[in-house]
Amino acid sequence: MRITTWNVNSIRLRLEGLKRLVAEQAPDILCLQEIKVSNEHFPEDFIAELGFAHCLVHGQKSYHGVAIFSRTAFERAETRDWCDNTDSRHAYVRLADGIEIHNFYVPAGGDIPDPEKNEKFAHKLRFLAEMAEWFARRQRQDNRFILVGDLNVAPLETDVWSHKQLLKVVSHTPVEVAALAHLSASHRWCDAVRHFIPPEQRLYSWWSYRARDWETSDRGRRLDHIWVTPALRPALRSATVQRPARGWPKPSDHVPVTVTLEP
DNA sequence: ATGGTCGGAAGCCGA
Repeated sequence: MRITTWNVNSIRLRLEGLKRLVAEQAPDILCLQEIKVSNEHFPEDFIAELGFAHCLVHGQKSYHGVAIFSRTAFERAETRDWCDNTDSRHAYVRLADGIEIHNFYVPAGGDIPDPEKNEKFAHKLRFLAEMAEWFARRQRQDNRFILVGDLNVAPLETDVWSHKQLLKVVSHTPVEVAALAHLSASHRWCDAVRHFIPPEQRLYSWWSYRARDWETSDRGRRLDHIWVTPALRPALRSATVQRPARGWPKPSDHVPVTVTLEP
């Protein structure tokens, strides 16, 4: 089973990219974030033509929005609200084999890394804390869960282009890294990408649109993640971060991340 | 040290 996560930054502008991603990575499950479209305007015919007969779309006009596509049917499909608001940031499905897939778009958190001065940053920390609490409550040793998405945190020093220069930049501050570690501990999650790509190696999934030349300056961050619970760890086979996608025509600022499992 | 660019909405806000 191949599962891909991609923050598309508007699905309607990324249809060609989706076609190319599916041709190159052949995912069985495709999880998108920031689709930026309401459910009624979602291009489901296009997605069906890509081979995904089953869709869970949790859209929102203009902002956020997540979706899960699958070649096989879902046993259950749900969405959930967080932090007492109706942002579309979480959708999850159960597959026939009992594997549960959670697709998240964690709040970016604004510019100022101080929850007292910046409500967006406070919201991000609350969101991660609520996630940790929820997964801790659902924790069971035999759970076969996959958590994917744009978590908007780059936890390791090698997940950013300069650890030192990003210590006070939202996405890599110690308080966010601690919040993500707390979430990771909530279900003893395994970072499926770092399972294959050693932590000594620099690895990014996002490059700002603002760089003159993203590839040469290479000031990236690893914000997009795929995690699995311990029961699925022996099933992990490979992981890829599709860096070339950042150079495609009309690119998203994020690139797809894919993990293969043999459950 | 600052500003740089996208996307979607409407003539700015969030990333």
